[in-house]
Order: sequence, then C-alpha cells, then structure tokens
Amino acid sequence: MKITINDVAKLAGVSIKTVSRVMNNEPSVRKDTFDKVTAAMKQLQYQPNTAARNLASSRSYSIGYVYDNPNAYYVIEMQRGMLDACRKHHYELIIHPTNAQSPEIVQEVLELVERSRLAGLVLTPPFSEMPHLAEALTEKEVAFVRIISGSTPSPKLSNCVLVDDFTAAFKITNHLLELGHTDIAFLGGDEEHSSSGERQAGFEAALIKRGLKAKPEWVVAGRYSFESGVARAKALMSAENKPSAIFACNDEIAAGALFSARLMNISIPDQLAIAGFENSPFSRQTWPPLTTAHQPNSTIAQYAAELLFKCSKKTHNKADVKQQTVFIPELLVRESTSSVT
Amino acid sequence: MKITINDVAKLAGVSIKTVSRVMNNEPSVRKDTFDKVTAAMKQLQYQPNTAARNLASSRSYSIGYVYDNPNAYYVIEMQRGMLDACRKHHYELIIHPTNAQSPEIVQEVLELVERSRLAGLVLTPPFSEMPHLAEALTEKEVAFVRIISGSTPSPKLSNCVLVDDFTAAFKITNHLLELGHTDIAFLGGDEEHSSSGERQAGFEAALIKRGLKAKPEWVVAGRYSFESGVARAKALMSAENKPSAIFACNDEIAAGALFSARLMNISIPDQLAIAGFENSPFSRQTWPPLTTAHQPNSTIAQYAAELLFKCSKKTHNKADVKQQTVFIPELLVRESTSSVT
DNA sequence: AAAAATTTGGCCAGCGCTGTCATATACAGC
DNA sequence: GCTGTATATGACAGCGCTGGCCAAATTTTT
Repeated sequence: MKITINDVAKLAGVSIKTVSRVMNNEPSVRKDTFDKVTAAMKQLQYQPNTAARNLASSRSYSIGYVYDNPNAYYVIEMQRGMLDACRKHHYELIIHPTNAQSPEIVQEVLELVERSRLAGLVLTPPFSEMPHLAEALTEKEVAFVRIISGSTPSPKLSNCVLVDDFTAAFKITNHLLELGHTDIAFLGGDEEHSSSGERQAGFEAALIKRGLKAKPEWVVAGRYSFESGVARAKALMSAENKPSAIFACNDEIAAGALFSARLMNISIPDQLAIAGFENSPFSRQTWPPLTTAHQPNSTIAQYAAELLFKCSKKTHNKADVKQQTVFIPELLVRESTSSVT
Repeated sequence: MKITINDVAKLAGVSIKTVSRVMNNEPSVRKDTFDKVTAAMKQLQYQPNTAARNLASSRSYSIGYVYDNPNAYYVIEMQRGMLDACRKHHYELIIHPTNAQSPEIVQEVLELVERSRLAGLVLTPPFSEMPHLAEALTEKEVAFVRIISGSTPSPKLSNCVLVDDFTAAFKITNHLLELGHTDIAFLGGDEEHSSSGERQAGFEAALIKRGLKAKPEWVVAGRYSFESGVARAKALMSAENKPSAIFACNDEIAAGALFSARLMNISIPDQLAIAGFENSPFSRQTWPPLTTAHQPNSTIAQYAAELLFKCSKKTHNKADVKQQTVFIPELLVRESTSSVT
C-alpha cells in the first residue's frame, strides 16, 4: 500500500533519479536500464503517487471535459473515448458538466483548470462554439481541443476535431435520392447548434447536385426532440402535398416522425422513408430500425484527448500542434428507408 | 494563476495553519476568524491546490464511481448527484466505467483506489451486488457505499443506500387496483438484477393484499429493453384472456408495450392501462406519457457520496457509520393509466 | 589511446499544503 | 484578582516526487 520510488530504485539497482527519468519517458535512458526499472516497477506493482508528481512538477496528469448536453448517450460515449485515451497515457479524466448559459462560464472554467491544475480541456458543443471561451483559454495558456461541426479546416479552428456533418448529411440525402425519392422533407434541430445548419446545407447540396431544389415548406425548423419530430411529421403528412421521404436531423426527431406516421397508418418505408442522424441506441429501438449516420463519438473523443496530450506535453519541438482532423459519419442503411431485410 | 494559502493568510492576518483549518472545516476556529479568512479567500479567488492537499494529508480529496451500466441516463444522473456532493465538499469525482464481467475486476478496482489514492468508492449494480468485491474492499480498508435495491436494512448491508423498489412497485400496482383493474400483467426485467425481483415481489404483495393473485401466465420474464416489451405485450394482447393493465418493470419495457398496443389498435388507457418504472426521459416521450415511479437517482447518488465523505473522514467518533437509508421512488401518475388531464 | 558523447547518480530545494505539538488567548470558578 | 481548564492559533517538519545542476561512470567515436 505504500511502495515508493525508493523501493523501485533499490530493487532495480539504480538511483531514484533514474526511476523518475523512466517514469517520465525522458530521452537519455539506455534501453536495458529502462527495462530493468520497468521490470522492478511491475514486480512491486508500483503505483506512482499522482499527488506528489502533480505537486512537484506543478502540472497535473489529468484533463478536463466540460460539457452541457442533454443527450446522455452522447456524453457517455465521449467520456468513454476520453477515458480510453487517458488510461493509455496514465492520465485522469475530470468531468465537469455545467450550465452553458451561465454568464460566469468563462470564470468557472478557468477556476476548474486552476484548482485541478488540468493539463488541458476537451470541449464539445456548445462550449466548443464559444469564441470568448477559446480566447480566454488561449490567453491563459490553457491547452484545449474543440470538437465541432465543420468540414473545412481553417486557421481559426486551431486544435479542433471536426465532424463533417455536411458530408454525412449529403450522403444520407443521396441515399434517399438513389432510392428514387425526390420529394424529401428536412426536419432541422435546434438552430443554436451549428450541426443543424451543417446538416441542412449537406441536404440542400445533395438535392442541388441532382438538379433538385428543397421545397421551403418541407424544410421545417424545430428542436432536437422526439416531440418536435412527432408534431412536424404530423403537420407534414397532413398537408395536401406530402413528401415521400423525411430526413430528420437526429434520431430522436426521426423516431418522433416514425411515431406520427404509425398513428396515421402510413407504412414505413413503403409510403414514407425516414432517415435519422447519430446512430443512437434510439435508432435501433424503433420499428423499423432507422437508417442513420453513424457518428463515431468515442473514437472522436479519444482522438481529441490524444491530441490534447500532444499539445500539453512538454514536447521540445517548438512547433505547436495545430492539427485539424475531419471525421465523417458513415451512412448506415436500415429498414426505415429500404425494406431489403 | 498562483494564489497560495500564504497569500490568503497574509491578507486575513492569520497564520497559514488557520487558513488550512478553515478550509477543512475543523472545529476549533472562532466565528470571526472564520469569516475573515473566508472573505480573504473570496477576495483573492483562492483555489486550494488539490495535489498539495492530497500529498500532505496522504489521502485524496477524490472519490471514485465504478459502474457498468448500459443505461446512459442512469449513469449521467448518478454522476450528477455525486458531483453535486463533491462540489459542496471540495472533492473530485473519478469515474471508472469498466466491464463487470472481467475476472480481474477486484484487482482492477483496488489498483484504481491505490493509484488515485481514492478516499472511497460509490458502487451501483452490478458492482454493489458483488459480495467478493465488498469483502476485498473491507479487507483493504477502502471506504465504500453501495446503492442497491432493497427495503429492509440489515447488518450485512453496511453503508448502503437502499432503493425500495418493493414499496414503489407496490404503490404502482395499488394505483392500478384503485383504478379498478384486477387483471394486471407484470413484465419483468433482467433476472440478474435484483431490482426486477424486488419489483415483482411488490407487485404480487399488492395483489395479495386485495385478495387477488397474480396469474402465472401474466407474469412474464424478459429483459429491460424496448424490444422485449414490444414482444411480450404483443403476445399478451393476442391471447384469449387479455389483461386490462400492464405493469412494466421499467420505462423502456413500458414504451415497448405501448408501441405494441398502438399497432394493435388498442387505445391507451381506456382499453389498456400501462405503467412503467424509472421516470426516464423515455417515459415522457411516449404518447400518452407513462405513469411511472420516479427514482430520484441524482438525489440518491448525492446522498451516497455524502455518506461516503462521512465514512472516510477523519471523524474522531469511533463508531463507524453503518447507516442504511431507504429511498422510496414516488408514484407519478400520467396519462397512460388515467385519462384525467 | 585520448577525446567526445552519452548515461547515470548525488544532492538539494521546494511544490503547497496538513499533522503534530507547543503556545497563546478566552472563559470559567473561587 | 488568580489558577485551571477549554479553546484558538502558530511554528515547523515533511508528504513523495521533480527539476536543475554538476560530477562520475560508462560507452562511443576519432
């Protein structure tokens, strides 16, 4: 319960300093020394005292995840991805759900970083879309990585992981077009989220490419919720002019639309095809299961965390890491658009 | 960026030690000293350095939450409750999702505790229902609190927070009985979870109290899933002898049952009343919304964390805290059982 | 074989706080 | 008032590790 670096040093027959060097992956350590020390650590089941390391090095071996997202599945998956990365690099993850609306949000985040001496932060929408937060963090020299919706890297988006909602929406729309649908409605999500706009743009681009145009009355704004899907689908399918397919901005909306269609005795997918977005568990719990776009959330989160480690590390190479990687959600065809079992 | 306890001490005109006392809520501090120090801390926006505190006190100001639960909402709510408690007491929460099936789970948990020098652990099912884990933790003198399904405190269940599924299920069943239903079916959840058994027992007890008996063919085992609800309700409602009400073991099952009923053109709640359990967001997203039992998950979690702080604290009173508090989920009547708007 | 480069050890300060114990101050009672 | 007890505060060492620095040991190069 109290094996110290000293014990390891003795067993390995080296100095404390060398053990410390091994732990911190410092360059000038010979291979066999490294192995000796590693073996000793394993044999003793040595667990370095995180607190002591943090204190002495005045940097912490933990990163923070700040979020405010009502979608529990999303959050859980992001956490999982970051935790995977953390475990690999012997970091800790500090989760910090909070209210994005709070006027003192910047202050709050800075305090969090300071108190826990975080090595960096991962931000998801809406925090990743707050310019003032990014500025404040940059000014205080806090490392951070943002996960945002976008398709085109730009110098402004430093240290971002982009999720290409545009292309994914394009693909889904294309799938519907290929099935022969031309009368496609779009059910949007919360307008504050840029993801909704990106998806709409992808939808419209796909239509345009086929020489079609989105009917204004079939592009319906709303919220990212089941109820919103129910209501809008009902209105849409009660009108004179009905679409033959619906592209919903996320799975919840799609499930709502599906629900409405059921009530109206509209058979899916024969009379109406419905596609969602996200590949949430929700999309598998409907009947028929929803065609959707698979967002590899945990992979994205893991990647973001890894990126953060690179930025925050005392890497000797001067060039800061200003990478921007783009993830494209994959099309996932299920029975809600095509009856091929 | 680097206000230390020293700065606070100077500003408040006291010694470092006294500031430390204030931070740790130690008893022997006069009121006015306390106020002076508190004011100084606020003025300087002082953030104690967690690492230093951990090191000096050789105990960490963080607790761990070990879980393996597919229900994201549940996990998120538990996290939120624990975080609330943690923030109040200036603790950190380390989340540790893992695979409950792993044969080395005990070892893994012990390592986690050691590495992060956790002050204690909160366990939810299935971890809270593993006797060997509890034993190992007790032996290693790791403080822990278990959240489990149960109604009767017993010496074996030391440091447990009990969720009285039995009574809650009793109440729901009673509600159905009071509406005049006598033909009530029960759709169970995964049998490995003790919660399912507790709920079934509550259901049967309520019937017996009215001189009724559960029909064996109406007590149907299954899984805690939407699909399982769909299938079982369909079977139930296709039989010769149909129940007039269904008590589903959780909201997902209930939503599935609701879905089936819709497909079969059975009107809810007139021809069939349906009740769920959990008050998940799910239960509000169906139409009609589900009558259910509200499990105050975040409150329970918060309470569990507070209990843990008490156990792990250097409380001078010898008597260990072996409390057992029982939370009873509340009946929440919605339109799926009673059309009264 | 000498010079140069690499690897390792020794030493010490100190990260920012808490535990222990000693001291100072308050509040009794007579 | 004064001693006695309870309470409030302070001084100091040290938690386990890292960083900096230089010297010593070892290996590699010329």
